Amino acid sequence: MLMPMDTHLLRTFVAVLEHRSFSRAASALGYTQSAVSQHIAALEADLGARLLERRPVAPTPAGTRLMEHAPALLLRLDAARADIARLPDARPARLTLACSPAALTPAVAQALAQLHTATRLLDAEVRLLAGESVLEDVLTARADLGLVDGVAAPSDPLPLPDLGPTTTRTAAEQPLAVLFPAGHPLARRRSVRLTDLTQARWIDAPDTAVPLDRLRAVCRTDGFRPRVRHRGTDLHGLASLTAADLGLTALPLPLAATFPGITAVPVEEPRLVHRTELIHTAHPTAAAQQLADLIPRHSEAAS
Amino acid sequence: MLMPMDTHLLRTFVAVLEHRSFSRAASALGYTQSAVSQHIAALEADLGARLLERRPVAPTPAGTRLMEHAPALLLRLDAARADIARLPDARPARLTLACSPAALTPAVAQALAQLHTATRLLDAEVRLLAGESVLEDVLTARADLGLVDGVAAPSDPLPLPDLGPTTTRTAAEQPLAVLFPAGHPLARRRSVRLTDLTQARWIDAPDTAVPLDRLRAVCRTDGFRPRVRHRGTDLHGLASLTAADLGLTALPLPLAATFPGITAVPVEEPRLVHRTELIHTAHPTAAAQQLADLIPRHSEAAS
DNA sequence: CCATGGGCATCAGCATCACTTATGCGGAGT
DNA sequence: ACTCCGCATAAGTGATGCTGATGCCCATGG
Repeated sequence: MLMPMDTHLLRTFVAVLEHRSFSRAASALGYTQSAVSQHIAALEADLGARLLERRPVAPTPAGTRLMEHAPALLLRLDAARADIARLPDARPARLTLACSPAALTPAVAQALAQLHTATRLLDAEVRLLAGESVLEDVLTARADLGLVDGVAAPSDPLPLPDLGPTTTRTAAEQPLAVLFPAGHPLARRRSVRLTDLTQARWIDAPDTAVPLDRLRAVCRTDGFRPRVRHRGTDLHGLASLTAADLGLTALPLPLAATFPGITAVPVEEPRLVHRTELIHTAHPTAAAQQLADLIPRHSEAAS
Repeated sequence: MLMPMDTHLLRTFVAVLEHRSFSRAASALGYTQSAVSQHIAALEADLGARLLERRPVAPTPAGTRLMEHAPALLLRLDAARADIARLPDARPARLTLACSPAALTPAVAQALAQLHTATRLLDAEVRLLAGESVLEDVLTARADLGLVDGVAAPSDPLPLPDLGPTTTRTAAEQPLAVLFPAGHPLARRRSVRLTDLTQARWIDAPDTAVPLDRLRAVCRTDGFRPRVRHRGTDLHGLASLTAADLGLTALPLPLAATFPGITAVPVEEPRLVHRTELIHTAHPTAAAQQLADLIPRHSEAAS
């Protein structure tokens, strides 16, 4: 059986690694275990390299390489299909907005309200997701518009993978702040250096704008070793962990200042900003374009 | 016949649009015309939309959308295959460097010479290609290392599509200059504004760093209408066209100054630089890494 | 040490499907 | 109106991707 590197094969390859099992992947995909085994064998024959170790199932180096491509390929396939499916733009006024947690600012909410009154928008939905899922939703048309936030140097863009024809635009830029529990010794300072806090106790919140590995990347350090992990998009919960002295967190300043039991101190060094970017596909729906136009543009002058 | 959106179908779809003909695409792919017709029919059935107008063959809106994804998908598939194929890194010391025209600076040549003497490199090859082809060669392992050049704002990266796990790094940043024929009235000026030249006669050289649509993009104008088109990577030829007063060209200043019959005048406004970026995959060959290390890093301080 | 069981590989059989060849059909040019 | 060119369609066939059954390997437990 010799088939070329095909979509199905990649899909089962990814599924096998997700489930760490041929048989579980098979039932998840609606195949028999035999079929999955043959898929992997075909891929390995085609690429001329062993991709998986079995028992236990784990990627070989070649398999690891393939995993750097396969999910992106499958996502882009879905994006292509979605791009075409949403072409007949005659759908009723319906709008889905995907947001990462700290991206849903008052300005965005106001824009949505304006649009709602202005166009009698039938049905609007806001989905709060982790950052990568936002891009995924926009690409696959599960959302018409996306807002992702993250930290970056003042003039750098957010590091978003480019998996299709999308347009991004900065929607907001805010100072980054470290959250301290109210009585913390550093909480009285006017500003802090992140690099002074690499050895402190931090909370890793990989579904928010500031996962610790991002901080490590922008600070070029190995520090910020996590003590607690927070999953999900609930920032109030995250702040309450910090208030309980479980570890530090970083969030945009205006937002950070709203949490009870928290003192937010701006980050002075390195020069970082919390940036929110608006994402839509190259061909947004009419409603998406309207909402995008209502969301205020970040003014360069204010930076 | 109902098959999902598969690699083959996308490949023939792209081929049909390239050849603007079902039958020519068929023979190019080694299929019969009938097979191609069935492929397109299957794709259209799967996506639920007509993709091509026939007689003459042209993309529908949906087909245009698909063309925004399909070539990138196919390239990334090849990139994945290449990434795995080059894993057994025990290949002999052999190095292929893909360069866009103005990226092959003296510093690069020197680095290559150093590597050659230092490691008795058996076989080195330098390929001069248009910018997009460089990325393509690096992704598909036709080249171990790539150098692309282009114009951008001083702190912006070059707009390279991200089609796989690659690493880029700025290798050089040079002022941008406009080339005038020796006796040209503006040739005596110390600097020029690009925006004053939108109505001038230009040469469009889409295979070099400064295609006119890029200039239009960075200047946010509709000007720079081409009078002559230059294809290929031969910059001396391009400069000679300008020397013959066929139209203006923009190139990095140090390079531009070397052409006979040409006066190069730096661009003052908008603030632009000619930047050269070094590209390799996330897992470069040993030789590629060595050469990359030998190519001087652009010093931020000098900007 | 052997017995047991879970899990991937392999084999044979079969229904499906993607190709080819041959023919149909519609529009543009003479 | 005839003809040619080029895409669509039909029928047939060899290839192939699936299933179910079985084999084999390794880990675990007695």
